Amino acid sequence: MQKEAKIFKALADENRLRILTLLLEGELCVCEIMAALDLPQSTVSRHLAYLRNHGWVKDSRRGVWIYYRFNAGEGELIQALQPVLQAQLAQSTEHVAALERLKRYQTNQKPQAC
Amino acid sequence: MQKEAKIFKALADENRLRILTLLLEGELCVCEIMAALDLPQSTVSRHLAYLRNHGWVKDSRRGVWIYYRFNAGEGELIQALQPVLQAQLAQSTEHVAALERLKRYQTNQKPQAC
DNA sequence: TGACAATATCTTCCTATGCGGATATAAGTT
DNA sequence: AACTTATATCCGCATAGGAAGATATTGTCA
Repeated sequence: MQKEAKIFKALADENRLRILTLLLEGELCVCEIMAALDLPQSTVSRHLAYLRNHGWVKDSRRGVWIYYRFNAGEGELIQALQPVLQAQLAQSTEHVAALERLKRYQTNQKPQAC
Repeated sequence: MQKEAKIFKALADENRLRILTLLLEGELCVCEIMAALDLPQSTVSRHLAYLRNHGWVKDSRRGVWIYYRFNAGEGELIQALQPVLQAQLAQSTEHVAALERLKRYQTNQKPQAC
């Protein structure tokens, strides 16, 4: 069960849970996540690498920006956990506040910025 | 999401996952878990304490023996995760082997032993 | 090419936690 | 009360991993 333990370990950190909950809504680039969660860049990047290495997210580069999205296709356990995360985390005050900050950030940026 | 992260953290260890998967089948005492998983007593006891402190299991003493069982009643997140664990872990070779060792242990013991 | 912006990685420090042997506690038995 | 069994907790050690500033990398544009 080593493999499964590692998948759960990815959820065993508050910041990673917050990031994942955001990505359940759709694709975001690193700087959007930074803004939404008010976290330093190195922290966000490290956690994203962790989530990627454990199968939770996928990234794709588009110019300077690297977009991350939930990796719904791969891994039975991850697939099974997705609706649980959706149901248990997406309603939290914390997540709503993050969405609010994200929205504000997106509207304050020039169109071509991330 | 601190609370949720802690609940997941309880699943982020292979030995705890193995213990929980066993307890999904029913109530067991510490020495049965030791036998089923071939783990030293201090390790089993420590992990059980961890699981109890994070809401995953409940214990009840019956004479010298302390029985542990899955805590299905408490906590929305735990309730939501239970079927996932059941589906994803209870079929593993590892768990089947543990059940086998448990059964052998139970039949080799005198009736009143745990 | 040089400058800048977005992101990744490195470095240092610090805390959490796993392990297993040893010891403590608690209940049962004689 | 002494002894045994079941379980919990302590201890010392080793390692994983989190934080955040500093630096490296990569792509864009002038």
